[in-house]
Amino acid sequence: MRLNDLDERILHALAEDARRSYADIGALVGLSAPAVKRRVDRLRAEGAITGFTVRVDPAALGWRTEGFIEIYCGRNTSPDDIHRGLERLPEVVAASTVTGDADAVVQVFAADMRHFEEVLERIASEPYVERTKSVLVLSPLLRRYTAGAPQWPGSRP
Amino acid sequence: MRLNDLDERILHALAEDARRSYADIGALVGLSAPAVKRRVDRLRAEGAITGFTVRVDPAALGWRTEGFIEIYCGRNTSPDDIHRGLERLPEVVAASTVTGDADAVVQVFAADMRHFEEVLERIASEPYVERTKSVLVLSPLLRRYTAGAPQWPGSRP
DNA sequence: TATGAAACAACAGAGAC
DNA sequence: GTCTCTGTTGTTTCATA
Repeated sequence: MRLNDLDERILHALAEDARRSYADIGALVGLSAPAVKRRVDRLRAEGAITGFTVRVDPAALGWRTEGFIEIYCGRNTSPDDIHRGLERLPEVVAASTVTGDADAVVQVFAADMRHFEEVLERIASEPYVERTKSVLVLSPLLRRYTAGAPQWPGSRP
Repeated sequence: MRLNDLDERILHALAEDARRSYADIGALVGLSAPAVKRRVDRLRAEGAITGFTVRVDPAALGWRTEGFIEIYCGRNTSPDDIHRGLERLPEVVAASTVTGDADAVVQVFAADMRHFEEVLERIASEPYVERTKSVLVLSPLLRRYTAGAPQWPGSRP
């Protein structure tokens, strides 16, 4: 995939506000509306853009407790096992296998401490989980493109 | 803020695809298009919806290395100090102060290992940073609403 | 191959009910 | 909440460098 500066600027504009009209974006980057649309279509077809979504404030919706749970698994646990166990929990918003002591890191939102503990217990009770270690988020310092926005740095490497 | 089931279903529909028309969403949830629009407007006014954005595949854009960097700070380091230092780094997509041994956890995307190391060095050289500890993401298991999507569980607590 | 201009269809927005 | 109208926008077609 080769992106040029125009593609990058279009991505920036969409990241800030995906409801901008093609004409608006065109005015920003110096193209006509159809030209912008064609590039956006190409970015989607190539997989760079995977969709359009809404930015939500978790706190405003009642998710006031956030944390990361590291999970340590037994031998012969596959990433698929972990995935299957976690995808049933709606409070889990992200999970990755990682290097280091823990096998995976799980990002969790909960209504409050009591709820967080409940989620922690559900994760800990998964058969492949040997133990967990969790840290709570005190204050979210920075979320590129606001809370829960595209997890990408916004420019090309 | 009080959300009812209709609001929640509208949020779900928008999270999946923010470009759905109000009429489409209305057909999904059993409302007319203007009724959906009014609810979306209210959700924006109340702060539950903070905006609309594009979902991006970091790997497709060349960000193939992801990791978490825990930073340990000196005494009398304020969250603002950390924020100021990190916001200048485009590779940092999220950061939070946390409980536990580390003072903050930083999520970073980089082009490759070499680039990741560079970012790590830049963070480690901040005056308030005493030491860091980083883990690399092996495979992203789960991203609710795909990579880089809203970091919220998708239903109400 | 990428673009701009024009034409059409679909939609958002605002009002009355 | 719905229905209706109007201006705007998305989308396609076509011509062009």
